[in-house]
Amino acid sequence: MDNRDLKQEVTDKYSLRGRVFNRIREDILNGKYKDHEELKEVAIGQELGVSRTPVREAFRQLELEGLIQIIPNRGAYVTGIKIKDIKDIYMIRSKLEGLCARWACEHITKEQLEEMEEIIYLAEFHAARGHMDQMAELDNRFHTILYESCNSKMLEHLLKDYHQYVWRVRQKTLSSNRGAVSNVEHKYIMEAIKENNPDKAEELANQHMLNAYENMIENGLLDVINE
Amino acid sequence: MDNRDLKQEVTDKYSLRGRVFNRIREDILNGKYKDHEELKEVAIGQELGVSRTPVREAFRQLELEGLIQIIPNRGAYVTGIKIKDIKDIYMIRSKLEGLCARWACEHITKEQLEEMEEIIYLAEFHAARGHMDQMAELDNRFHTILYESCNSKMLEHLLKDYHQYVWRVRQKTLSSNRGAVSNVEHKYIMEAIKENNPDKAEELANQHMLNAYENMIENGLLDVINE
DNA sequence: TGTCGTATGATTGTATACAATTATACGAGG
DNA sequence: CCTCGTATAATTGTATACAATCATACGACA
Repeated sequence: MDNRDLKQEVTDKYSLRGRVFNRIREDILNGKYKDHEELKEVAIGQELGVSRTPVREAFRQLELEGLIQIIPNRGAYVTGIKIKDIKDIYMIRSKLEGLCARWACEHITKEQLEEMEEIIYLAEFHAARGHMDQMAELDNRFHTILYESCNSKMLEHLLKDYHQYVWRVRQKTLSSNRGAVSNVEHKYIMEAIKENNPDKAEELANQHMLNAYENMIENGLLDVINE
Repeated sequence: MDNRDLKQEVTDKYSLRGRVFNRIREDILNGKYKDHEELKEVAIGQELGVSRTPVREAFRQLELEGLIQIIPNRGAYVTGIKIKDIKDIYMIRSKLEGLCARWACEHITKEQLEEMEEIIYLAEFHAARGHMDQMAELDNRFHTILYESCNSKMLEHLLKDYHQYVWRVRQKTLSSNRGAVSNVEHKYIMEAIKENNPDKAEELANQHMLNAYENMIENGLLDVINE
């Protein structure tokens, strides 16, 4: 049992607590709950048909995820995504994806490389036809493989967390014409890893994030986020 | 109420849940619970004189902190600190402390700078006399101020998390003769920030972490950690 | 003797009851 | 009219009861 992380995933789809957690998380990220809105245990519980216990446990986890803030004896309040946070995350990711790509040079497997190539190849196809949903999905898979190939559960999980966190924003981003450009950048990163060039891979992954952020700003990230 | 983070601190010292959380966290970090040891809700509850409910909520948070792993319907198992994790964290911190120092150049306040200078000055005093406890405390304060001066709640909290996480190891590290050297590095970082030189500040903070890690290895980190 | 199924106990998952705390409304006093 | 204190309601914190699940032991059967 060596699979462990600084922050453990809540993938428990079958327990009530896990379902409540995922549901509320989705609702917050999708904007169903507004910023600073109060979440009441009984109300949520009734809505989902469960008692307060699993709701409370889900709340405790959402608090650590930063999606809500719990004030003792007062209540749980939604913490919306702030533009500043998105910016910070992209800058942080820029450094960390670079590190990840660097480590991937040493540790990536043949299978992972092949899957990357397949993803990039497929993405070229879908990019040409404007299949946005597929592009988003492929972007997801590329980064996931990259994270898994760095041989660091720590870094892998951290990056997956951030990736998730900005998911809603990212979807909007990729609906611009950046999809194709982004895929080319993926290709260059993959090639740098393939030829075992850590400096180049790090630099490219670094820049990839900065470009993604720049593009987001240009395309009016402000429409999606409130503040 | 703009104080919010990706991962919220559990500072609730007065609720039972908070106390249980902090207690178990301490016990794990201090090695009271061995790696892979099973934590039983009733046993912990009885030991601390509380019922299962707060224990369970604390467990859920500890899981997200990565200190335990919860297998549904089975139990909670301690996840000890791995040497590989420490290494990864230091490499990640290297990049992020660099970013933090860079941002601090723009955002640090006069008060924070003055406090930094005071800390460094004090540390010189204690370093000369081998006051290890004070050195650890001052190191703590320096980094905390650095984190707070970067104007990013996201980055601040992330770094504080990691700082906490490797705290036990760090204490051992500073008991070597590195305390004085480390303080000189702090001084250079502070000066780079003061003269508003982001590139230099980033590079120095970067290297500061790498040095700290190197020193840890040389001084036999292996004695403290199991694996 | 070994394997499988079942029974039993232990442990976690969930629901509910009760206690503690906080917010709100309302009225007394100035 | 404003302020303060108290009563009441709403909400969270905790404890406990019950249900579901899992681990273990033991015995039937091949």
